[in-house]
Amino acid sequence: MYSRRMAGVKMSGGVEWAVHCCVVLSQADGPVPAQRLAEFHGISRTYLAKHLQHLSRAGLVTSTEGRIGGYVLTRPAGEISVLDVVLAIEGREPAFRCTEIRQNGPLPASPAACRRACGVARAMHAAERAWRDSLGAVTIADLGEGVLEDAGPDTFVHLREWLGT
Amino acid sequence: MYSRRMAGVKMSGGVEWAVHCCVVLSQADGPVPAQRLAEFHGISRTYLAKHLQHLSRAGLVTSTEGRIGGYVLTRPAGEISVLDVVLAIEGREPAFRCTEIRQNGPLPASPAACRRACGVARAMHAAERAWRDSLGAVTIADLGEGVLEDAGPDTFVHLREWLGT
DNA sequence: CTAATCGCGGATAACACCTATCCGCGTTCA
DNA sequence: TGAACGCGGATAGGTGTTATCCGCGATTAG
Repeated sequence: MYSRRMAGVKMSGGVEWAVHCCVVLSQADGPVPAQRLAEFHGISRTYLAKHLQHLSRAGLVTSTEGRIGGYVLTRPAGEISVLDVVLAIEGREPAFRCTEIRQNGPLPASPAACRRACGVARAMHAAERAWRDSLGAVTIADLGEGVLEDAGPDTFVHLREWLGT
Repeated sequence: MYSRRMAGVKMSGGVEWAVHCCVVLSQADGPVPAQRLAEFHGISRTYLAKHLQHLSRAGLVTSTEGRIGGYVLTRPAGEISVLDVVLAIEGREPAFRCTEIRQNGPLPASPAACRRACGVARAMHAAERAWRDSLGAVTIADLGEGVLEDAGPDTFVHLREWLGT
């Protein structure tokens, strides 16, 4: 079940789930349990719970335990970027890690030459910075507005009704 | 041996090897065999060979078989971007793949609303575009110049001497 | 008080991909 | 002919992703 074979190669599929959940949370009136979020998106409840725990540990959401518990955003949706969510799920480590192979072999780079990072690493890190800047410029609130544009102004009204069920 | 635990999480470690190899090839006078490239960088010969085959299939290098065979860049180093190498090794598929979970659950998005790509997907793809643009702006020739700045003007002279050995 | 609901963390397992090696094949050249 | 070389397939260990289940503690409705 739920064998969707999400991203496959590189980005964890849980990122997509987490971002969509944040959009839902931004439109909810109270705490929304993982059960409800999973049901709404038609995805695995147990696995989504793992990702929500990551969001909790990253400080993006607070969880209330007990009978009517669930998740609530800790900040206004306009102050939570897509990058925040991605980093919470995927981790904060850069995708590219330089192994300094320039220091290997018969003609290793001198320590003096290694004062600056390797040119390859500089290019990779600059690209990642551009990627992060782009994701950091989009907020959960922006995504919510996009949904309204695409699906109509009543969309979140219906969502709130269903959440209240 | 060679248990370097390269990138770890996301980007294939072979990318780093491949880019460095392209820089070396850009400074070589003739075909350079995989054996030589691996020895120069202090990395696994058999595994590097696999990555070089990817570069060959992507059209970035041509391989000459036989006794004095090896690899040669197909284009001037100024016309080969780091992005070209990354795509050749990692594949051309985007890191983020939208699974359209907005069409799931009790309140699925209407077909009309799905004429545009999902807002989450749009943000992710825009970020990847920024990443690719950044990598596409750096060429192998740029990296070669960077090496000269860091390691001195004689670096590639020594490299060519060693390759001629 | 009890039971149901809920988040949390650990254990577990299937699966895919990355890393790495080895082999046989065909090619080229001394 | 033999040595060096690229190519493709087979193989295998390691790691990360995906997914599920369990017990625990917390909270609240009845």
